[in-house]
Amino acid sequence: MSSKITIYDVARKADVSLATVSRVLNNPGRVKEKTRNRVLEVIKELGYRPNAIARGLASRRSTNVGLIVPTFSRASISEMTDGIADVADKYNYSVFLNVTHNERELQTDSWENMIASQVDGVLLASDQMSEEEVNRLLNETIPTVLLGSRDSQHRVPAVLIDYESASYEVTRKLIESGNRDIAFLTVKDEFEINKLKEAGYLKAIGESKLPPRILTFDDKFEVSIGEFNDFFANEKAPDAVVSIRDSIAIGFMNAAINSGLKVPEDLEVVGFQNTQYTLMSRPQLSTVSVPTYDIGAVAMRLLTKLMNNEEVMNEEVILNHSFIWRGSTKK
Amino acid sequence: MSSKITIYDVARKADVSLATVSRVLNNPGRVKEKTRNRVLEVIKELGYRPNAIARGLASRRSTNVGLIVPTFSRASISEMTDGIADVADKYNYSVFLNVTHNERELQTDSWENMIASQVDGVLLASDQMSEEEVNRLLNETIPTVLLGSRDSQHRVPAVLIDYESASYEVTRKLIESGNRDIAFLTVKDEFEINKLKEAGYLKAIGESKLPPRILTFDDKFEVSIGEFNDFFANEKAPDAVVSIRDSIAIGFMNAAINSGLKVPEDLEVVGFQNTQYTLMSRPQLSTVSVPTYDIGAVAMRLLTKLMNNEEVMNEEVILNHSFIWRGSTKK
DNA sequence: TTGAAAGCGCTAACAG
DNA sequence: CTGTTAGCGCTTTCAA
Repeated sequence: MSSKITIYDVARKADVSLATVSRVLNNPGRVKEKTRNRVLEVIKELGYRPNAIARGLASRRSTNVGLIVPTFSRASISEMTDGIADVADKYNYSVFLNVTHNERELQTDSWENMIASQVDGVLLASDQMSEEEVNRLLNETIPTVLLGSRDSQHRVPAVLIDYESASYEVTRKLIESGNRDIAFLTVKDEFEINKLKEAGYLKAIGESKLPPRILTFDDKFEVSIGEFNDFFANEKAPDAVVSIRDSIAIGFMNAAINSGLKVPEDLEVVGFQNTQYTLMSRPQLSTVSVPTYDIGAVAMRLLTKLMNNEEVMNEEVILNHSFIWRGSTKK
Repeated sequence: MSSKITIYDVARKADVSLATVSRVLNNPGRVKEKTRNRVLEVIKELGYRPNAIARGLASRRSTNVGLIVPTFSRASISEMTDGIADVADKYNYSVFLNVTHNERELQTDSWENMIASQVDGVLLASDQMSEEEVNRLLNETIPTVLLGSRDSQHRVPAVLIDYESASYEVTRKLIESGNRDIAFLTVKDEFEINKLKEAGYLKAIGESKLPPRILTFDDKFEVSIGEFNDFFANEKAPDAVVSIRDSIAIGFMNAAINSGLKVPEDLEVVGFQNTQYTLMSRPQLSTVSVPTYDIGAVAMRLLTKLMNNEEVMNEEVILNHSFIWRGSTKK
């Protein structure tokens, strides 16, 4: 009911023009204090709330940003979203959601929808982007920041960690503690990020002249659990494993323990991301800690700068990762 | 660049009035096929995308809905969001995000922001709502649906499960399988939903004249883990436990096993929600399955009806729950 | 410091 | 079936 009040009502009651009301809202400094206070009072009295849509149309700025993600049912995406939402709030932006389920077509649709919604900027979390998509993105004038990934040419602003180094370093640590048969756990889908992690693993393994051992499982956790059991029933267990995801690491570890192995004595396990999952396994999971919340927060902050045409030092922000050692490794 | 094209450009090039273009977009049936096709072609040719903001202002419908949640770092909220996003997409609504961190003030702010954004409806996931907030909600003309909770008076449309019955039933099953010392695991925050679960537990326990045993832990999982260990160091373990959340169930179970108990032989454990966590514990967790995705999807669908003033049979939708028995119980 | 007036890009009567 | 004409509620020159 109360939302029928417009800027006209305020202007009339405060006995000023609507331009003045608009000014106290947007450029309070340009209005005499006395007038300003009177207007402010009327606004409060009437419970006036400026219509963001009308404002958007007139100013050609929606103060909305779009968030495109493959799904929310992934801990990393959710945590990012909290970071995004907090910073967006601070800078008075609203966030528009779009879930693509990793389908190309939907990702394109989402994009079109965002543009049509007149968002001022876009945050994009994509597991895989084609050249074509990157180009489309580059051709729009609307600023975009990639969350936790980047395009191969580094042409799109992005916030992420150095996955390759992280994977390299953690593999090296496992080598240094004496492991020789170190496996890398990954999934069928060839997402760029996972390829980077794999590259880091291979680099460390190669430098030490150890035999690489890449184990590929199904993307769907329920399915891969079965595969883990098969693995331990039929193959020789490695000394240690690095996994692209915490969940896979835990599933693998559980299968190992159920098959009679001891963790970390017989098998050391390291995950990636430091999700809540790591605290639920027994033993708790050692992992590469990715600052997920910060990725979202920093990306949103970067986007605000881009939207305001502020000078940006570096369009690709690499955040620090770290390692968390828990019960699944010896250390 | 391509977004500068307006409905005027299309009209001119297709040699029709802008009203006709608007019609092919909104009421294609009212335009002669030949004209329609010509317009459609021009639209495609020019890459015209209607400006959602202008449309919103003119039609007084934004086709946006607001989603207010305490946080995304909770598996249940995330899954709901996927359900919401999918249905919203199907009905051509966009979703606006707002994270409140369960702070009263922010919840109010969020609400104001949503109204100012001219959303056509709101989905609200709140762990706790005061009478005052419910009243404010009721006083706005904008339709609202509660996600997975309800107000005590049942005055606000809501989609949820019958938490009390679910808890009652699962407690009964534990009683029927011979357990006598059955504890209920909960947290300090007195959220309505948890109170309902507790009520169900107490009812079952009371009916069987068993002694109730309510164990309260810290809300923050990292903290409660320590408390679990203290518990098993100092107190007599129960025969079975029902937990308000999967995570707490798992933390408790891990502490029990680490203290030398066998699950499920010495201690049966049941969680609530059926999150991904349940598959990561060893043994896997038996739980009350809550159709989280569906709660989101159904709520969004209900909201579309409310926004269109369609007749709604029942404004409070109770979805079915079920029980999933895994390794943490005997069965 | 304030007001008048011209739109922003579109929808929705109302005519024709 | 199509065009004309008012706005939707606000921002933003331009004058005063």
